[in-house]
Amino acid sequence: MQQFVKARKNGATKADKTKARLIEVTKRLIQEHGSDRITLRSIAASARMKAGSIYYHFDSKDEIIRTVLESGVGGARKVVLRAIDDAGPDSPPLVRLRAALGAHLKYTIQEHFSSRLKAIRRLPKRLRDHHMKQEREYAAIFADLLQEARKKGMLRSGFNLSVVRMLSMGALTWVAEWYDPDGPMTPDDIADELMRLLGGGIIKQPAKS
Amino acid sequence: MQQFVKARKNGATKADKTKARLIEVTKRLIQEHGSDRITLRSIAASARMKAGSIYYHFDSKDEIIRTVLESGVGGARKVVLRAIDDAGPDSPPLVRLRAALGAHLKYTIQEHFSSRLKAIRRLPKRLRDHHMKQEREYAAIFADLLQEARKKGMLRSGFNLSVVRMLSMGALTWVAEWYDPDGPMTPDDIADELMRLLGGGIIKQPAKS
DNA sequence: TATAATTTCGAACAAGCGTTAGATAAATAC
DNA sequence: GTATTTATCTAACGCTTGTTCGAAATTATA
Repeated sequence: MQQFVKARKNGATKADKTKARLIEVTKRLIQEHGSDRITLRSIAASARMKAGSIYYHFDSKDEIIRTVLESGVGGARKVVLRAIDDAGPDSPPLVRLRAALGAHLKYTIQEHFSSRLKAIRRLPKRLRDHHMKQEREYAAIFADLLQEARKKGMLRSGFNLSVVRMLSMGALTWVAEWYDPDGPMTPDDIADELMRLLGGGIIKQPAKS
Repeated sequence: MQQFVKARKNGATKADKTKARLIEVTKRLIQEHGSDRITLRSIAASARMKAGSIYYHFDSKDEIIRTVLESGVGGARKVVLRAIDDAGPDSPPLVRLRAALGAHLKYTIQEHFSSRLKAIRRLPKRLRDHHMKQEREYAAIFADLLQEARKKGMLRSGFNLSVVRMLSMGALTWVAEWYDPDGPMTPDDIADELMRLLGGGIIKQPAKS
């Protein structure tokens, strides 16, 4: 019988699946133990293979790590952009900012992403540059929302917005490091609290209320 | 000729000096490369000795790392407490809080202390517990100032102070990670910006102004 | 089925790690 | 000056790391 659908050209199906599995277990291991401390042998064991076999799918350990970290920043970007979109592109910028910060915090917590973010800064130079560019682009999402808010006259004057952005994102990223999922606060509670801080601080209050 | 002053009892002067030098270079290496990635041989090289000689002064690599991290949290605590004291123990709690946050940020930046703080969380369990206790005690300094401010009626109601504390310290700690000493902002500028955020947010505004 | 391509294994490698121990060197004591 | 304590060096150990490579096993092609 001639054929059902199957990977034709060069993309061998089996290899793709194994590669994806390797990326997944590596991501998990980085979350659990940090990007140092994980070894090719531990990755291989988690993926039920032997260390040498990894080299059929990746050229080096660096390449795996790089791939995983990339998908990390990419994933954060994706959920944040979607949250902004869900809030409605025409909604007030501060509503979108709240959505973005909430998504950022939730992703940061769920994916233990801060560990990976920080791992980046300790990376050997050969791996670092591209990721710092990615991070700057990510930060720009939030910077743009703040600037839009300012342009629309919704912010008190006199604040350095790039400092405000750093403080805000830093606050959330750091919180994620300490977050206790069994505690009383949800990620949304915390994001709300931050927005109330910002709200009382940099956001110009409407005349009444 | 009988003698000038000299270390008498057991504290051999030479060893003390070498030990101090080892701690210093290790601290510098952790700042530059993170607490993983440094080796006994690199410590020894920076201290102009050979790796084996280190064992005359320390029982293990772990003991050096532990000593260095301890002096890190201890140092932060010291400068923060001094800043609070300089502000005057009878000054308003928010003035003392500002002093504490500024000192925290300055120390965090100058000592690349955030790297070390974060390093703690990745430490093997055998080293971690004591340091997390130290960190909690450190955080209590700020928590106490906030609670004192609330008790004196200087805060708007409805905020979860422990979340506020985490957000504030996290903001500063994270900023330190990105801080560019050649940029236009000084640590005090940033601390001021944070206090203005807090000021507009959780701090009850006096009736007029 | 036989043949070819794809994927994994097994075993080894060179290098680097923390650590140890005995031989030196340097500083102090008598 | 000699003896003793203090401090460092040298050289090796056992182990783990990333990586390589040819041989096996698996899967696809015909």
